[in-house]
Amino acid sequence: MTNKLVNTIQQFKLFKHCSGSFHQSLASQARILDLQKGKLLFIHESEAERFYIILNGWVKLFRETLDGAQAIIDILPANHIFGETAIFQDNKHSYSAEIVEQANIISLPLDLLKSEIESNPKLAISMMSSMAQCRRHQSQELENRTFKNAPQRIGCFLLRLIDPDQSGSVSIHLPYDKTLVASRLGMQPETFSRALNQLKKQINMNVNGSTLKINNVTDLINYTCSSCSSEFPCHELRS
Amino acid sequence: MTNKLVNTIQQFKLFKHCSGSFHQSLASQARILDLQKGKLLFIHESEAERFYIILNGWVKLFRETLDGAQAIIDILPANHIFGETAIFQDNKHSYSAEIVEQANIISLPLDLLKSEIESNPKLAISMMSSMAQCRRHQSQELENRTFKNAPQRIGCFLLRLIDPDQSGSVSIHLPYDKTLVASRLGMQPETFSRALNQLKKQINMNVNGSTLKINNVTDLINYTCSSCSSEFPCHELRS
DNA sequence: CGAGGGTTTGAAGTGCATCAAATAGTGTGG
DNA sequence: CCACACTATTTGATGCACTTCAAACCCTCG
Repeated sequence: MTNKLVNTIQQFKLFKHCSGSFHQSLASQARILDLQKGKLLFIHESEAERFYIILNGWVKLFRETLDGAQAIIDILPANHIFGETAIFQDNKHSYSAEIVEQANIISLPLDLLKSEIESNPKLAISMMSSMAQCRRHQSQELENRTFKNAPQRIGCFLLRLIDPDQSGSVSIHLPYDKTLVASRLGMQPETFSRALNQLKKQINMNVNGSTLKINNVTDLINYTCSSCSSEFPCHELRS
Repeated sequence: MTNKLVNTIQQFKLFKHCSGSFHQSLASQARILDLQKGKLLFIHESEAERFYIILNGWVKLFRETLDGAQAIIDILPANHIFGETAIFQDNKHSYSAEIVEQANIISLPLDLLKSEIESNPKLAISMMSSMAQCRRHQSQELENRTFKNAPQRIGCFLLRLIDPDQSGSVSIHLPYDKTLVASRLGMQPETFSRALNQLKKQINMNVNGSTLKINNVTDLINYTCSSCSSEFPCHELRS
């Protein structure tokens, strides 16, 4: 049991350069969580004691504005780590986290991570690389918001769900509610619905509920990525 | 001369926990640049050998999209550091940098910073804190784009130019061209002009060219920050 | 079957972009 | 110091993308 966990933990790029003993002490203090849709993991500004690794499922990170709207920071899939940045923010979470699709999550103590970062430069470097990547991702997101219209943003979202070296015809299943995809992309559900229809017409795509079939990925790329500052596969897999 | 430089360098929060000898070797390899508006410091994807500290003036960080538009990452004032993240991106710059207002800039070798980060955990931690702060800043920027209209985004921009504990009546001079402010805020120059007029009517403000006089900062805060996820002074000073 | 969420569709409104043109402001050479 | 050229900014008119509100539809699940 714990062995399997150590194994899982050491596979993460972030922990690649850490000692076995660190992996073990992480594992020994790990909790495995099985969480249902809707579960709030922690809230913005709360005291942070643990960070999390997603084994599967989807987790929404968000904040709430004074007038009640939700600002979605990101919606993370398996193999992503979150909550760890509280280390640099006074041990306060800078967002809330909610399960949006049933998830298995490992929770680990922050203090262990913190002390290791302070003593292991290689881990520190890994950590910085992952933060740098996150930053690039964020600035791309802002760029998308500035230059892409609704159908293109949806296209970009879909491309991220596709294995980058896939080509030709692909079938995609939306990983969570359309309403949520919409707000992740900064648009209204109605707009999402209409924009998806436009996209369907622009490129050759079939829509069946949450299942989309794209007959030619290249068409999607051409349609979507023309207003980007980087060429297609512009997204890297974090982990 | 070099002493003064060492002094300047050691005052940066980022280098606070570094040894005097590190400050000195930085200073010994420093170049002081006096750059005019329009000067391109480096371009996206180019090989990165140095990073930069702004002593005064303004620097625009941006990328260009395939169809020629500029995506502005940020426009930085004095005391900001940039170009340093290339360390984590294969020594390639992930944006271009251009002077937008006459600037004095210190250029420093990246390899020195890199090796120090690898051997000095305290510097690593400072670096991560600054990256974390940048991330928060970016996600706030995205939030602004999502929830605020044009006049509110201008308001938010203005508030960042004001000393946080100032209240009552304040006079502001726009630090660079209105056209540039507009694209920094993700809007057209025409929209900026009209939105500034709206803002002028909403709160009590006088506009005279690039000089604005806000008669009551509280009014501006109320108008601007109602759709934010954090209370007013939401911006921290980096350095 | 009926309740309730998620999703789609329609109609109308709004904010911003775009295009075109006027105006203000700045720096230049005479 | 003025006239000119050039850029930055403003203003007006129009169009489009997205939002909003309302209602229908669809699907799932008790």
